[in-house]
Formats: sequence, structure tokens, C-alpha cells
Amino acid sequence: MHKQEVTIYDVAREAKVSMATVSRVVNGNNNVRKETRERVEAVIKKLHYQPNAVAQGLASKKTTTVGLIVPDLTNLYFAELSKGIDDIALLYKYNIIISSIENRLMKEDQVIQSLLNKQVDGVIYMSNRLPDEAAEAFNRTNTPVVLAGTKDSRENFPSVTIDYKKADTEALNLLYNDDKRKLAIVVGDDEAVVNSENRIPAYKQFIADHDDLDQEYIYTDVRDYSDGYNLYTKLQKDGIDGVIVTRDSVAVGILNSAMDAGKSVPNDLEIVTASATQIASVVRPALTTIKQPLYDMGAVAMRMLTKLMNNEEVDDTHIVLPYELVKKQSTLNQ
Amino acid sequence: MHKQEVTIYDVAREAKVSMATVSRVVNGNNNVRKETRERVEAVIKKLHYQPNAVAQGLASKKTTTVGLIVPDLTNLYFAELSKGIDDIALLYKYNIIISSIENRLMKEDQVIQSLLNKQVDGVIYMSNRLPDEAAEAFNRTNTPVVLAGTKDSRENFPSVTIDYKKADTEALNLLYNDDKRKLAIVVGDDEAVVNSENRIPAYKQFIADHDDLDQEYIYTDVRDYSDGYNLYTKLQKDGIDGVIVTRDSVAVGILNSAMDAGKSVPNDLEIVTASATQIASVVRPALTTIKQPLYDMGAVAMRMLTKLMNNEEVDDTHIVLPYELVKKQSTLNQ
DNA sequence: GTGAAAGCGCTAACAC
DNA sequence: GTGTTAGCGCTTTCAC
Repeated sequence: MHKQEVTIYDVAREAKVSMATVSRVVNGNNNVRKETRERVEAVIKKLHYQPNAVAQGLASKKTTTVGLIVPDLTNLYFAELSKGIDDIALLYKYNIIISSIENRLMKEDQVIQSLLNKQVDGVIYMSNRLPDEAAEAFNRTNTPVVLAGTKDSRENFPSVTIDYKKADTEALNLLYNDDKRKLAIVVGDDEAVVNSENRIPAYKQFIADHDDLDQEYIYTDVRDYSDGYNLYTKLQKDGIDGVIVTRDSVAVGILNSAMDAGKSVPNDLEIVTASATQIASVVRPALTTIKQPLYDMGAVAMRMLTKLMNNEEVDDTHIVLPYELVKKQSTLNQ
Repeated sequence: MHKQEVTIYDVAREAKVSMATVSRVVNGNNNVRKETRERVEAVIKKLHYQPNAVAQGLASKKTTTVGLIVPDLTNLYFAELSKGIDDIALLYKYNIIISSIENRLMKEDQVIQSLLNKQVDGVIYMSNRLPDEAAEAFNRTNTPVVLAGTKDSRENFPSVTIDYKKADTEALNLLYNDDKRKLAIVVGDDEAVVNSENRIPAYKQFIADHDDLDQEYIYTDVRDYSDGYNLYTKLQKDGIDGVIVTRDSVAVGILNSAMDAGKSVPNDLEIVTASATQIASVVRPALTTIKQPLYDMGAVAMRMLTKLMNNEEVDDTHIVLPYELVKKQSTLNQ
């Protein structure tokens, strides 16, 4: 913080009105005579008065700040969600406090508590798991929370997602129609609700539904580019010829590893990835993707949060946005 | 904001001490008898008391919050800088308010003013330009500012950078030694100080220093992947055989465009890019890069900011970190 | 070692 | 339409 030069009191004195009137002018309250308003505005300009948002926050119990909880800033998936959030936040004049939680310095619930202590008006939660302690902390304070691109198992919290089951099934169908019969799924965190209750069940169902697919190949804990790169050996050993990957960087790792091994993508191995961030489209062959509307998901989540913060009615608290299966060069697309 | 359940006053009453004593306990002040401290701590735990950071901020004039000003969250260059900042901020228990400014909804100085009104204790500025109005706003409030990965022309503000001139010269030398004689530089914003006063002058100097290089090829306003992709036609027409590119996504665009045109990188065209984000390393051929220590730059900038916010002495306010020229497949490296 | 009290800068009744 | 006043929840002198 710094020297507070000009306060509302200075403006009031200079404009020969009370603090209340200055406050009204600052907050656009109509109960001010035009003439008075203009006089106050002139003084504000003259004195370079800027309201102290901390004092406003304490007095009004609104900070016009929302918290963002995100695993990793450098993951484009979250960055693109965040961009959608940020734009809508700006539109509604909210600031954003961002907290990344994949850092082991502080436990997640401590990070959340610190955010809550700052009296944020609401939170957007993007991590793929929502621990019980986190849920409790949110409930204890009545701070509205919206999940963006993730779900909690009991659907207690509002969320903005896509239909992961449908998307994965469609992707698996694409592989199947290309005559691939050793289909695998590669996920990062198999305890994330999106995976454990959506993607993986959809995969299992697909295997069960097809007589000529008899074995499940589920690879978990594959989290980044090099994990993906290293996984390829195993995929090859298992004879996998078609794979859906939940993270773009992992998919690119598998792709590069296959290429480096002299294999052909898509002939030897078809790959579908599930985020459609920039990295998936600039590699060659470009990756076929389940294109999630990440920017929109963030924007819609933030818009919903603004309503919740204003105690407005929200008709649908579990919004499912459309995805698109974009066929590129990592699948045959017969 | 939300219902404030438990205040410092509740704790004081329950523990039969004054608010002052509770405050001392909360803030780790030693002037409390051990017995009293333990009693207060027990009550705090029992009541789930959490201090209201807004009230603390108003009373203490410190918010333990820093502002981050960044052009675009989805640009990995800024994301990696931010990650370094975030980790150090967490270490020193600062929260981060992030403001992206490439959005046209609000003018940059309005965004900055809104950040300043929130009484942030300091700011890290990452945009490649620092407009005068922004500089004035910072100076008016005495809020410390550190520039990360960017510079202002008068070096009025502390900064953490690399030696861009040296790096570019080294990169140009690499191209030159591979017998390339039509060397170009591609930048995004030619009015950014890093470009206008470092990279471009270094390039011009290099051309001037070599008799067999007679013409300057400076391409400006090339900002993203598709700009890069489209630029290639022009590079080809101009007969360029070696290029340094300041943005990774642009470099990848040029690369893919060249490959799609059936050209060979590095034989027909050598490319050096200047950020070394993930995107530069996963494309094939992998790009030779001026590897900037982005994470470290962010971390060092944040560390410096903590000192400035504590009015500690900072011996060197213009830190230059080492870069590394990493030779990959987009150059011949003879 | 502990408490009383002022005040941080603002909002929001309420009164006029 | 405008002013008065009582807080918001905390920190911080200053006494004792």
C-alpha cells in the first residue's frame, strides 16, 4: 500500500458537501442535484481523487473481486478458460485474484482460505478435483462458487462443462469406424470426477458395447508431454492402434514419440485429443480433437457467477455447452 | 462478500482478553504471555476464526496483494513468467490480482487505476510497452513496480531481463556461420522498447558489420501463428534464408508454412525463435531458440518486488539474467 | 504483558 | 436532495 493522498473527506470539504454526497456521486446514485454532482465531479477531477477500494469493501461488504482457482497457469487449457473468465469479469468490473494450486508450498485448502479471507465475492474453480475441505470452506462462507470445465461428484456446485461421455463416445466411434480395434484411453488424474465418472465409464461402456473389442486399455497418471512421450513404448507393446487422450500436451508427446519411432500417425496409431488448445493444431500431423469451447465455458461460468453474486435467479446451474469433433490428420476419417 | 461469522471481537470476548491481544496473537507479536496466547489460540480454533483481510488492509495499509499486468494469459511467454512470479508470491504470502490488458473493453490506464485503487502493495508489469499514463499512475501512488521481461526506455523502473542485443547477435552469428546471407528479423510490436532499442538495433548493427550483408529485412506487426504463416510467402519472395523471430507462435507459423510449401527447414530457411516456450520444442523440426529463463525472470522480479515493498535496500534494480542459445533442428549448426 | 480508544476511508441507514 | 452518524473489522499507539 502507499500514501493515501486524497480521501473522500478532502473532496467533501473542497466541494462544500458531505461525505455522503460525494459517495453518492462516486457510486452513481441519482439522488444528487445535477449542479451539486457537477461541482463534486469537478473537485474529484481536480484533486485526482480515487476511491479506496479496500475501504469500500469493508463498508459495503463487497470487494468486486473474484477468486480463480486453477492448477497450472502454463497449461493452455486453463489459460483459455481463464481468458473467457477474465473478459466477462472486466465487463462487470470485477478484478481477479488468481491462485494456482499445483504448488506444494501450501495446501489447497490453505490457498482457498487465504482467498476467502480476502473476502472475494465469488470463486471460479477449475481444478479437476474438489476436495471435501475445499467444499466445506466454500459452504462455510456462503461464497458462491462455479466450476468451469470440471464437476463435483454430487453436483452440489454450479458448473459449466461439455458432455464428456457423449464426446468420448463419438471420438471412440471415429476410431472404430477407421477399423481400429485396440482402443485405449489416456488420462491424467483418474480420480478427477470428469474422468472417473464420465470419460472412463464412457470408454468402458464403449468396449462393452462392441463384441469385437474385448479388452480395456486405460492408462492413468499420464500428465505431461514427457509422460506422453514415454508412454508410447507401452502403447506399442500393447498393440494399441487408436487412443483418446485427455490432455493436449500428452497427446503431442505420444505423437512425437510415435513419429520418432518411425511409425505412421494415423495409419499405425490414431490419436484424438480432448482440448483443442493451440499446441494440438500446430503439430504435424495436426491432431484430431474434441474441441471444447474453452473461452466460452469460462465466459459463461463467470456470467453465471455474476448472477449468483447478485442473488439473481439462475435457472440452469449445470450448463452443458456443445463441443465439436474436429477431424484433422491424426485420424483416417474414413 | 458474505456473512461475517466470527470477528476478532468474538474471539476477544470468548477468551476474556482485549481485541488488541487477539490481534497480537494473530500477527505473531511476541508481547503475549504464553498462557494467554494458548488460550486465545484455542478460542480461534474453536470458533473457526479467520481474520478479515479487507479490514486488516484498511487498518494496516498493507493488503499483501500484488498486481500483475500482462497482455495475454494464453501466451505461454507470459504464462511462464507468471508462474515464476506466482511461486515466489506464494512463498511470501502475497496474493495476485491479474489484469490482462490486450482487451479493448477498458483502456490500459483504467485497468491500472482499478488495480491501484485496490491498494495493491506492488505491481509486476509484463507488457512490452509502458505508456506514459501508466508510469504516471504508478509514480503518483508510490506503488513499487518491477518490469519482468520488458523495459522502459528511460530505465526509470526496476527490471528483470536478458541481454537482448547480445542474444540476437549470437543468433544472427549462428545463421551467418551456416552461410545464410539473407537474414531477417520478425517482430510483433516494433515500438516495444525491447524491440526498438535492443533487438532491431542489434540486427541493424549486425548487417552493418558484415560487408556481404547489404540489405535489412525487418518485418514488423507479425503477432500470431497465422500472421507468421502468412508472412512466409513474403519471406520467400524476398529470398530470406535465415530469420530470427521474437515470438514462438509466429516462428511456428513460419515453420509450418515453409513445410507446407515443400521447403526444407533448415536447408532453405533457418529459423531461430526467442522465447523457448513449450510450443517451440514440440514442433518438428524443433526450433532453435534463444532460451530465456522465463520462470526465473518472474521469480527474480517478484523477489525484488518483495524487497521494494518492505523498503529494503535493493542493490541492483536492473537485473540481467543469462540466456542460452539452444541449437535444435531448425538451424544447420555447422 | 495487556487494555482502551482512536482511526483506517468508506457506505448506508436515517433524519431533515 | 443533502447531512449526520454509526459502523465495517481490524491495527496501533499509548497508558498502565
